[in-house]
Parts: sequence; structure tokens; C-alpha cells
Amino acid sequence: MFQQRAFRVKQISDLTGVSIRTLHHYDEIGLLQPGRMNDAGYRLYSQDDLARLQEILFFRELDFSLAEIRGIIESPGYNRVEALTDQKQLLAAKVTRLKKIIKTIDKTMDNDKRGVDMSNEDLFGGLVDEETQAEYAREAKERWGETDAYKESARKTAKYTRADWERINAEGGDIYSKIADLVKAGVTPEEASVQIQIQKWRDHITANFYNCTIDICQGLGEMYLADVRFKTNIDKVCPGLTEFLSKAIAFYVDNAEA
Amino acid sequence: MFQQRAFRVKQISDLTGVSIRTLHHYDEIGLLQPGRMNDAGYRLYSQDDLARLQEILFFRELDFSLAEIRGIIESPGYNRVEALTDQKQLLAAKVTRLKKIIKTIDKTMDNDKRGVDMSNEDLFGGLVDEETQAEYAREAKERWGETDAYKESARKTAKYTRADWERINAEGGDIYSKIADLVKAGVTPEEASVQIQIQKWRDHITANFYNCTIDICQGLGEMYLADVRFKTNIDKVCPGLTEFLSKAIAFYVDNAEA
DNA sequence: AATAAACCCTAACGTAACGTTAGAGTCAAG
DNA sequence: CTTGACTCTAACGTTACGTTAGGGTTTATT
Repeated sequence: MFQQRAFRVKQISDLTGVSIRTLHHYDEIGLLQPGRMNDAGYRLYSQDDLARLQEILFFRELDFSLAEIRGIIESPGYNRVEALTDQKQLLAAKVTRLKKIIKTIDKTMDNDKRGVDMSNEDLFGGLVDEETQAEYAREAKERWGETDAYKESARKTAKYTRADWERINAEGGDIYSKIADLVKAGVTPEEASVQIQIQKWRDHITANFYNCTIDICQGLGEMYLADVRFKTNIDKVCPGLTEFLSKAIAFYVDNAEA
Repeated sequence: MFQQRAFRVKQISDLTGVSIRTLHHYDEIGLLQPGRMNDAGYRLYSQDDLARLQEILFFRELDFSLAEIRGIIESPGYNRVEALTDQKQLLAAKVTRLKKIIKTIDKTMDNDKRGVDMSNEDLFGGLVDEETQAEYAREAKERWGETDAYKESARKTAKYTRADWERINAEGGDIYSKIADLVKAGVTPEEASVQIQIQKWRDHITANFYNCTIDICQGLGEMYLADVRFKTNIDKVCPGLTEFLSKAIAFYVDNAEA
């Protein structure tokens, strides 16, 4: 018989840079439980456990919470290669963001030297979250490939200023809030009051990003639900909003087709 | 009379992306206290407060703790332009690290596809902290310019594997621990037992990085104390170690010159 | 064989940096 | 003069661990 190589906590710690306490913690919360234990109760990690830890660390680098990470890698539809592709995409976005911050620093130093004041928006270039929008856009690119919708969106959004983003975000948030209010009021996704907001939502996307066809509506409705990042962001407005929104969009699509 | 422009919490929040609660928190802990309050107790932030928040966010992006940030920007020797230069340097290092992680992802996907196993070290490229060393090296570059010492160091360290870094770190840590023990034992920096360790420390640097001349020793001794990142790292071994080490190095240098 | 030194465990409290209610005052617009 | 958007303090909750404390285990070295 052949015995698979097993690592103990210190070895894992040395190899990966995570603390032993962190390994204990990940075991406790069920994020990374070692394949087996020896008689003394020592944790023995397998090669597969190591691979899983690697994935966890990639997600952590992207500021996913441990609960999110666990949710993702344990979901039935989880695909390692796809996840790696996503992670790469998001890391690239982070690099872009950091580079933008570096530029902001350069500008700040320059203007400091010359005694000029910067606009208050420029002072925080790269620090505000507007980039998450762009992140999501890239995400979309990955899922849709180079579709016409994506190209149109990229062309439009490229010219947007921070003020534009603020306005767009505010408008979008406004629509979500209104739907959230309807949720709280106890109406169903099929009701006209909701469907009117879905129409507004679609118009908003068409006006600011790309021509939001019925097919794309359907895709978005599904994606919002399937993708944790969309989901958590939407659920911030009101828990359960994503599910509701998805159902409402599905109904909207069905009726538009009929 | 001319009244300076004042911002309230929501405006600051919209402008910078930090939450209102965060502003409250920064006020509470004294990290960012608004210039003044109105009669109703509303926080009114000035243009200068905004600039300070910008600096805080740069540091935060680099994972400095709020206590550290406060310590740095309130220290008497604090220089805004210098800090910006450092931040830029560190952000660049972070970009490098992220790019390394992206490479690791590429490698992982590639090997996955071909069914090959990666070495366990390579699995975690970019995730382990070895880079802090390189970070500090770059820091040194910035402070010293392109000196011969720096070039030699860069040439040597470029070839190091993770195993080398582990060994070097262990050796360095060992020397620090020994000095820390002497500190706890109550000896003075001038005593022979300490000076022997300083000699070992210098040899360690010469062996692994560059020819550590007396002049460089002196520079290092001062830098350790002056630079928070060196200081906090060294003080991790034992609080007060940096001061002690600095004194011991100063004495070593004096005696070597005589 | 014994005895350190280095390593492992659980349990439980501590901490940093906020998030999240809860309850109440402020202020401009209609 | 009231309503909606904004503000405040106070205080408890949360995440992701760090940090003892107290006690077994394994391995290297007398």
C-alpha cells in the first residue's frame, strides 16, 4: 500500500505563510478541514487540502469573506478552472485600480509642489469604489465573450467621468430602493407596480451601458442570482431583493415575449 | 470675511467612498477629527481634513493599521511628500506581488489541464510574505539611490529561491532573538555579548545581500529606528529591540572606526 | 532510557475596524 | 407645519483572527 503524503500545521504554515491559528480557525468554521487526524489528534493535511488552501487564499486576496469563499467553493456548480479565470480577471482589475492610485499620488505631489489645488474628486482617484462597476463589466466580458452588447458598453463607459458614475449609481440605486420598498410592502414580483420598475431598470441600462435586449434581460436576471458579487451587492439594499428581482425580471421577459 | 468651505458627513462619504460610520469611528479614535462642529453638533470637515483623509486612505490601502497611520502622520518628523513617495513605492511593490499571483494562477491552470503537479512552493507564489524583503530592498533603493551596495544586493537576491529566503529569514530572526534575550537579561548595548551579535548581524548581511561596510552599518542603524516598517517588524521580536539594536550598532561603528 | 526542545492540541478571552440597530434631534422644501 | 433627507450618540454585533493558558506528543540528544 502507498501512503499519501501528509502535512502538519507547521509545515503548511511555513509553506503558505498562513498562521497556525488561521488553520485552526478554518478548520473550526469548516472552510478547510484536514483530510484526517492522527491518534494524537494532530491535523494531517493532504495534497488536495493544500490545493484547496491555495484557492482560498486567492479569494482572500480579493477580499472575499470566509463565508463567501466557503459558499463559492462548496456550491454544486463550482468549477475550479472557471474560478481561477475569474480570480485572474479580478486581480487584474485590482492592479489597474492600484495603478490609478499611484497616478493620483503623482498628481497630488505635483500639485502640492506647484501650490495648485486639485479637484476634490481627483484627490480620491482609485480609492472610491466606482471601479467595481468596471470590474463587473469585465466579469460580463468573460461570461459573454466579445458580444456586441459588451463592445457597446465598453465604448460608452470609457468616456464616463466620476460625476457620470455617481449619477448612474444613484439612478440605479434609486430603482432598487423603490423595488425594495415594494418587497417590504408585500407585493408579488408579478404586480404592475413592480413591473414598471423593471421597465425603468431596463431603460436605465440601455441609456447608460448598452441596448438591453430581452435576451440580455433574461441573462442578467439569472446572473444577478448566480453571481455572489452581484447578489451581495443587491442584497445590501434589502435582504432577499436579488431573488425578488430575478423573479420579477423572469416574469417581465415572459410577458414581453408573449 | 471669507468662510472656508465645509463638508458634512454625507458629502465626504459620497466623495471618498468611506462610510459615515467610518468617519464617526475615525473621529472617535482621533484619527480624523473634523475642524469644527456646528451648533447642532454636526461634523464639519474642512479642505485640509479632506486632504488628511486622502493620506489616511493611501495608508489603509497598504494595510497599515489605524493606530500605525495615526502614529505616522502625527509624528513630529512627518513629511507629506516623503510619505507619498514611500506609498507610491509600496503600491508598486503590491502591484508586483499581484502580478506574481496572476502568474501563479496561470501556471496552476496550465498544469491542471495537463495533469501535472506543481511543486508545493510554486503553488503559493506571491501569497507568502517573502516579498516584504524585496519591498524593503526597494525602499532601500529609494533612500540610497542606485548605490553599488544596492546593485550588488539586487544581483544576489534576484537568484534566491523561496528556500533561500526561508533560511535567510531564519538566520536573521535567530540573531534578533539572541539580542532580544540579552535585552531581557538586562545587559547594555555596549557589552561584548551584544557586540558579538552585531558582528554576526553584519556578516549575515554581507553574506546574503551586499558588502555591509561600516558606513552602511551606520546607515542601517539609523534607518531601523527612523522607519516605522523596520521598527515595527523588529519590535515584534521584543518591544524596544529597535532602540537597543540601534544603540548597539552605533557603538559598534564607533569602535570599528577608532 | 531519560530529558529537553520542538511541536501539537483545545478552550477561551482579546482585538481591530467597523456594521447595525435604536432612539432622538435638525433642516430645507413643499 | 409636516415630511423626507439628514444628523447625532450610544451600544451591542461581527469578522478574522491574535494571544495567552494549560497540557499532551514526537523527536533529537544526552
